[in-house]
Amino acid sequence: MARPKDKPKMIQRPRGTHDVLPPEQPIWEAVRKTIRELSRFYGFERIETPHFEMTDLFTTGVGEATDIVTKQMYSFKTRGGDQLTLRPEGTAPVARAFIEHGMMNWPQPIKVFYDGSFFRHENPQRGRYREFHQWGLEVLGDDGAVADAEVIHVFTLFLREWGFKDFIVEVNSIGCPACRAPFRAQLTQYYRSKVRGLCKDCKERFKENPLRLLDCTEEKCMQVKKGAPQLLDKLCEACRSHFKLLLEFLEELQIPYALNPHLVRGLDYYTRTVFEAYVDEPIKPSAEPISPEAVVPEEKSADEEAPAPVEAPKLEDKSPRRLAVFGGGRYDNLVELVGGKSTPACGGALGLERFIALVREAGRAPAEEKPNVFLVQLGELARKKSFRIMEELRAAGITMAESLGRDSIRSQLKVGDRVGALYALIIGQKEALDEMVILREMSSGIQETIPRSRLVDTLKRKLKT
RNA sequence: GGGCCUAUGGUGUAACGGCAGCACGGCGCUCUGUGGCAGCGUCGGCACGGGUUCAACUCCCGUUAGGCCCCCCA
Repeated sequence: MARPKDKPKMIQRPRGTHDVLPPEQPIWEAVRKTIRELSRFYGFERIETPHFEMTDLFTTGVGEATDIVTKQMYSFKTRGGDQLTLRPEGTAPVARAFIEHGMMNWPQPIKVFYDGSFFRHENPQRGRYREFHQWGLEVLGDDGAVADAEVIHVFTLFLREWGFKDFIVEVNSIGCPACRAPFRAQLTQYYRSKVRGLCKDCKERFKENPLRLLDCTEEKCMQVKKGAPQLLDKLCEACRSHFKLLLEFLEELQIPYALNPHLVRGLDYYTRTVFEAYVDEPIKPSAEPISPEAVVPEEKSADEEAPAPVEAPKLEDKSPRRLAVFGGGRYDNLVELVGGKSTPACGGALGLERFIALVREAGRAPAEEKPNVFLVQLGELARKKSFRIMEELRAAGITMAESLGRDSIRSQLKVGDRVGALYALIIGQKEALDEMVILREMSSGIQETIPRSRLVDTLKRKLKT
């Protein structure tokens, strides 16, 4: 990049990453607090795994042919020759930890949550980053549908906790290997004669991963898809009853869900249950949630808005903006796949950037916290006494701010006003000598001089009201 | 990987083929014992390269960066 010789080149953050600046911290902290409390209440304990793993974990765990593995991983070779990868998702690492630490011998099931960074080399866009954060829940060692239901339940509780009512959880069952093999054959058979009419990606899918054919949204592929056999109809008895039970749980929990027989998801390790949830955004576009029946998009009659030639997208575009806010499923084969004893498991993850964007759009971001007190000091003696007073306030749980570096009372009060302090605590030379302090209510300007010994009590009383 | 859009002080913006102005912000002063208001001063900018032109921040091309969309997903 060419730059004037005299200016050093500006170094920007890498594409697809973002800084969380101080003003944004309150919402992140509040969200993480909910995550922690909700997870723990429902019996999920925190687990932390490394930000990078052996590359093989993901290629065999997530799947050789998946988008994540084929084009989105940050992989590198270390000086020692290890092939490592920045974790693109959290489930395989958890499975690895489960095996490595013999957690199959702990009381089952193992319920863990995590909350951290993940990395995928994609083209960034709204709600999509190369380094992003997820809150994940995993249940290992439980094959019951109730586990699937609980995971979904906790995520939806989280949405509700933050005031979101209009969301929909799309669910599907993609069966187990036992019922999938025959289905795959049927599907391949059905598609064999129609491959030529499919989109480029689907031609690839036909060879690599036929199930994903059902995922395509290309117009021409949708047409072909209409007549395709449905896995849902071909499930084995065990898978069928598992799915039925899950739906019953969802009903019971009053979770708004929709059966989406085309939901497949891009990761190989899923078995049986898969789900993805969407939140309706405040500015509601014309997008409709996919219902079980709606396979073909309605054609708009041409005369409806014919004239105006391409009015160009408006500021607030009308694009569907369908971004999953959380998703997941059951992965009964993953643990075995990455070298452990066969262990049924399920889990999911919620995208924090996406969620926080929703919170912001809905205007529910918590405000920055205002300090109770702003300490103003005049003169060296008062300045020296300030630290001790600050400690007294801290011990009493009274929040405060200061600007010790400033000298004039007016500039300090100005800052105090700026940060929104309720009270100013003023200590000048005179007060410092007399062991007194001035307490000034910022909103009214009313102030009183009180003995320093009574400061904390007085403040406590005032702050209560 | 493909497509569309954008680029002016730290932030948000304005204008014009010839002077880059405003608001917020930072610092200071008016005012070394009283904030919110005000006034003054000060800091600070046309992303980069090339072309057209007497003259380019402005028009054109390219580069770079960013945003958005498709794909896919959190």
